[in-house]
Amino acid sequence: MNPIKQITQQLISLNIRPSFQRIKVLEYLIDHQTHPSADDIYKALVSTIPTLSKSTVYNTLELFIEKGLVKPLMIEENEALYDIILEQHGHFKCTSCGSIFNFDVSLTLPSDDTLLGFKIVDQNVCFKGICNKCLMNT
Amino acid sequence: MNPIKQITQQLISLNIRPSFQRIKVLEYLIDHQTHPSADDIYKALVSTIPTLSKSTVYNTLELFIEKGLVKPLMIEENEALYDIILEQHGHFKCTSCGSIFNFDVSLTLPSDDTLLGFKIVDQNVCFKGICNKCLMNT
DNA sequence: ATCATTGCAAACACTTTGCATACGC
DNA sequence: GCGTATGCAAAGTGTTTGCAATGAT
Repeated sequence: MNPIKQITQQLISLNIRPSFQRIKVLEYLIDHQTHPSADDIYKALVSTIPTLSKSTVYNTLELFIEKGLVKPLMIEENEALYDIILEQHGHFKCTSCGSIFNFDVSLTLPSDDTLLGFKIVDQNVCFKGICNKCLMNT
Repeated sequence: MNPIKQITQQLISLNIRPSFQRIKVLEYLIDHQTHPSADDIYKALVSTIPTLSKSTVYNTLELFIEKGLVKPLMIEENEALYDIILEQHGHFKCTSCGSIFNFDVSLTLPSDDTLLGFKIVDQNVCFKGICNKCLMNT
């Protein structure tokens, strides 16, 4: 089964009609796990789909979020980034070069009892600092 | 020493000229540790300072961030919230009632070595879920 | 007098909405 | 054919910018 077929199947299994645009957006997210913005995705796909509109990208991302396929990240102050959902992981943003790294994260629950009885659905961890590459260039 | 004097001193000690607007914004942040948005602050202060403009609120917040007095939070998808810096803590946002709670957080560093040699300057932890109050109302 | 701060309005950028067209079953 | 998806344009919203007026030392 070729990748496109596979992606199509994945969409169908989630009750998402596998339109060409949706397949391409999902394919992009799978191939580029680099926390792209809506605009990154749009710019990358508009050469393949010249008639593509941003609304469609936003619509598609929204749909993927609803279906639990994608998670929006609020790392940048001004725009949303999107992450295809794999295992739980944290993000590290280098404030020098702007790169965003994934890392395994194990959180020990709060030592106080503030969250006693709360239902935790989603855990976001984002560190900021300087990556070793940038540290070495200074 | 009354609170206003105290706030004035705090600003001066950080090399921030204690203008009336700045004092009021800082006073608001100290009195309302509820992660307000720029607009919340503006709306709350404009009755006391009728000529206040949003630019000033944004300017002031930006200045406070530079001076390490305030930290912007990207919890909401559309707007920035601001937190006066106390000790390190995580945030829990209830997706049902919208409340944001603080909690103590102890992070054990990543089990893999992705961040080996990185300089971590800032750690953000934000959980989402349902708070116990909302859980009980269902 | 000089320099910083303020406030207004306009500009910006990301995102959402309304609606007509086109597509797929 | 009918309901959904798409795409364009316009509107919306939070934030930033330019610049003149004001304020402080």
